Amino acid sequence: MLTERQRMILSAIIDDYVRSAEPIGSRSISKRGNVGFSPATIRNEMSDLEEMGYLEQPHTSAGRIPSHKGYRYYVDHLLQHGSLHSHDLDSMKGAFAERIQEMEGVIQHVAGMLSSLTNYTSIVLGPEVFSTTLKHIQIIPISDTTAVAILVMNTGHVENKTVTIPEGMPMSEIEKVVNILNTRLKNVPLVQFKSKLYNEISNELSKYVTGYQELLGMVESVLQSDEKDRVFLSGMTNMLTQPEFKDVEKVKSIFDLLEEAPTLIKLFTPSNEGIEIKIGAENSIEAISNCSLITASYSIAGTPLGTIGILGPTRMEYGRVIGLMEHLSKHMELVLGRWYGK
Amino acid sequence: MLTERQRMILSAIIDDYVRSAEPIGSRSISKRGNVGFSPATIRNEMSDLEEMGYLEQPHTSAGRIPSHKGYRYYVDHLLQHGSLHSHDLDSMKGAFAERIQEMEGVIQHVAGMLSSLTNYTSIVLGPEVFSTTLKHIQIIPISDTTAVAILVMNTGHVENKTVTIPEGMPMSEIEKVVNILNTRLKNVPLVQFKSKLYNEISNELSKYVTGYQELLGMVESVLQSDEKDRVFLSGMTNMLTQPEFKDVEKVKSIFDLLEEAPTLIKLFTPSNEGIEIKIGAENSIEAISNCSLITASYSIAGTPLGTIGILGPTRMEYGRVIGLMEHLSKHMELVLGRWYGK
DNA sequence: TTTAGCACTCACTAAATACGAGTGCTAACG
DNA sequence: CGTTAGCACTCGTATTTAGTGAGTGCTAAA
Repeated sequence: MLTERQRMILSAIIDDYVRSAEPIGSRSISKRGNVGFSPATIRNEMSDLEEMGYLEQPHTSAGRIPSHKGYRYYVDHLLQHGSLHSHDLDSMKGAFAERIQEMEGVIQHVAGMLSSLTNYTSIVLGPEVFSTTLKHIQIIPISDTTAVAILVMNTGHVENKTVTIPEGMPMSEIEKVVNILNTRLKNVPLVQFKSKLYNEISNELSKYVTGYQELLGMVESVLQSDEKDRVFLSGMTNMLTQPEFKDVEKVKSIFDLLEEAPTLIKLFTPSNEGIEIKIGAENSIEAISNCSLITASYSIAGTPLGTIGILGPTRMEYGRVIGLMEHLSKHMELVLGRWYGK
Repeated sequence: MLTERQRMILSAIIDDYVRSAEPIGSRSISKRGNVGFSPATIRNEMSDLEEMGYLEQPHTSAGRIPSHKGYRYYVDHLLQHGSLHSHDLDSMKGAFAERIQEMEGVIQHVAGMLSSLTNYTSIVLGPEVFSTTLKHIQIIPISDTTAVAILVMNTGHVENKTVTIPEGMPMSEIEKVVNILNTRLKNVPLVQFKSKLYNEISNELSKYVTGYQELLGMVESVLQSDEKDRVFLSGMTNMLTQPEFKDVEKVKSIFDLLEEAPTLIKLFTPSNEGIEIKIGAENSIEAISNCSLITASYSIAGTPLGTIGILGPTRMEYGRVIGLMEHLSKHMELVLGRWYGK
């Protein structure tokens, strides 16, 4: 259990360190206006805090920096929630003024806003496959051998793919298949498509048409492509401005991670409700062991749609970022809710 | 005019420098197997080459590095074309083995292959707006107030957007408008859409329907979104492995450039036929003044479709990259040609 | 024309020194 | 007993100095 004074000191150290990125000494804390203690007293407390694991010393004769445990305590107990600076609110209001007419546009827009406001990297996961169901499937021929398969989802998202029509399959057969797919797959969640396609429907289709196998393959490949394109990154270069990443090696490992969508998605998977904060090693990926990741899921009518995340150094403006994310995820729910049809 | 020996020396220096990224001294050239001259002789020639502007000296007591002019001469006169190393061919063959069923998939695939093969950054511009025409337009209602507008292009590319239906517009009117748009805009190149929309068709539409303005706006915004999503980047992080970019500042300015699609596209605009090589300051953008950009346009049936590019340090494996690009752009034409319908 | 020889340049490295921010400990103070 | 002034000590960083070596330019000889 920390005393009130220790909490104050820990809080002050984190605030200063977030700003300066350099170890904080006892004197600079003592000089703060609202602190009535000498450097010596602060030093004693700092020594205790270090012993308890909330602070670290880069080397013997340096000031202290917060440990992961220190950040964790700060986030859990010292942060007063919900206060957003007025100029942040203003710039968001300004940015939301321009109307976006496309679902993915909103998501990208939010990602851009987050990264430019915070100077960290923002990662936004688009609507998740779980809650997405098929609304409509259609195949439009382009030439004798090619067609465009179009899948319209309930979220308004449209997936399309140019496909090759199997040799010798007449248009009438294609239409038959499309009809069957339409009636049987409507409102089926994306994740269940594959099993449903192979287990239930292939039998039924075989009664009506030949060569349905190829078409099923087509549809499935359309679905597979659905996994990508759902990660929106913004402000990658912001990483480069952080002093902790002046070393190219570290940046490279992080960028490599960001370029690889699957790993990135794995980072997010246990996305519960609300805001989640992973500090340093808590997110179990070596490359970002000195980064923090703050994620917020957004949902409509109770069903989770996706996640927005901010990746920055552990030395992060937690209060501000959390405030922004709360606000933005709420706003996203509002805007996306209109498209969702309520 | 360079003597044969000078050309040999210039070529040798560039070859070595490309490999080592360090200034090349006279002795190391002299030691090469096929060179029968002493370091002193080489030095004299190097001194002459420097005076002519083909070489540079980082400082007095260092070896020489190629200047932009030197690279230019190398590319223009010393490079023997068309020889591709067999293992490059093999890895490409292997990578092309997996079938891609989507137009943009091919493009991204090629971009990935280029960057992983060369260890530079690849930039691919998708099919250009000039040669793209409308094949089909359609509006699918999702709810009372929203619909998905779908535009199918002749290239097989599909652009879609969720749009809000203007208050009080009945379905029948929407259908009327769509019909008119379909008959009048079919086969119109994308670039001419805007003028055609406003000049010719708005009159005609106003006879049949009210509120056509909103719908036109919708269609136009669909078209505008066509400009983006057409730049495919791959291997950005490869930049970080190049020794010339160990300085974070330089990397940042390049990444900032790459993140901004419009500037990037501007880089490519004067895309003639065939392969184009811009060395250093030749591409007039400060951030990449010590980069080279090699671009190749690919076309089908004579009409240019897009451009693939490789961005790397001026110290680049010109011969190999050019060979790869020639091969890949040809292959892309082949594969894309199938979709284009011959 | 080519080459050996040699003095010279200059970036880079390592060791030596100085500096100073910051600590830990002790003793005195209220 | 908590707080604080004083002080020796630590150790990273910056600065200086000297040394090293790769590479050059020039000259004179082959």
